[in-house]
Amino acid sequence: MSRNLDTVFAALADPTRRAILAMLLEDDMAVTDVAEPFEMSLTAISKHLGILAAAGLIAQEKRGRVKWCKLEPDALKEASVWMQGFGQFEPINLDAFEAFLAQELPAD
Amino acid sequence: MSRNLDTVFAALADPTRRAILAMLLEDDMAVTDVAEPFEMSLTAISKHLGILAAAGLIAQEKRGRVKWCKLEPDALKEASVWMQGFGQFEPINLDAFEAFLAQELPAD
DNA sequence: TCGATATTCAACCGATTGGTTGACGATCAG
DNA sequence: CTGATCGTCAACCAATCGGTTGAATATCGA
Repeated sequence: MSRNLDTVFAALADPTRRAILAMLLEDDMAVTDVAEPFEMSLTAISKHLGILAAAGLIAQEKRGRVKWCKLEPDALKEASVWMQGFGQFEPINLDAFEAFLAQELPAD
Repeated sequence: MSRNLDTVFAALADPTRRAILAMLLEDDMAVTDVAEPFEMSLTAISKHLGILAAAGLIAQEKRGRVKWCKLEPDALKEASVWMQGFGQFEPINLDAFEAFLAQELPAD
């Protein structure tokens, strides 16, 4: 369980992976479509998706030759609970979150 | 700023560093005292503290020959806001947090 | 059946990580 | 001054990470 915190935080530590999560927040996507905005090989994105899946942050379901990726937000809950203990954070600020999303989306 | 999320999440990905944060939650400590419960060299702990400080998660102040470490919970706020966007998490569950702390504290 | 598309596998690469040891510079106590 | 304590520095090590390329597998469309 605390081993899982390792993998969740490590997965979140990479900006490409956070950008992928932000993309999946809007819609489920196939691997190829996830890879499209990045200047990086499909193999690299496939590995990133594998890391996110291993951390439980996304689920991957293969239908035909297409593997669909969808967000699995429950894995973040554990990490979020852990973090909340370190301060009385203000109530969720969705504007700030939107600003982060805008920053995080890969430059085109 | 998004560079900072990299370092914050990377810092949190290591169980030793999370245990250190949990210890500092209870009290400010000197480097040697932080290192005491771990089966690891003082140098290694000093490096971990440097990583936590670089991520802004702790502050270090040298008084005499003793370097005091204290929690700097503001750095977590940014990461926490980012995470909150990925789900409607339940209100802060302090019992669950206490359980995590118990798990995370280094075995004696 | 054949060719295109979707995805992974295997091997490799340089950079980073988490740890060690030994020597070193400060600072405090007597 | 001397010796012990606090902490970092420098060099090294094996393992992991983030990326590449080329080949392989599987499925779809015509």
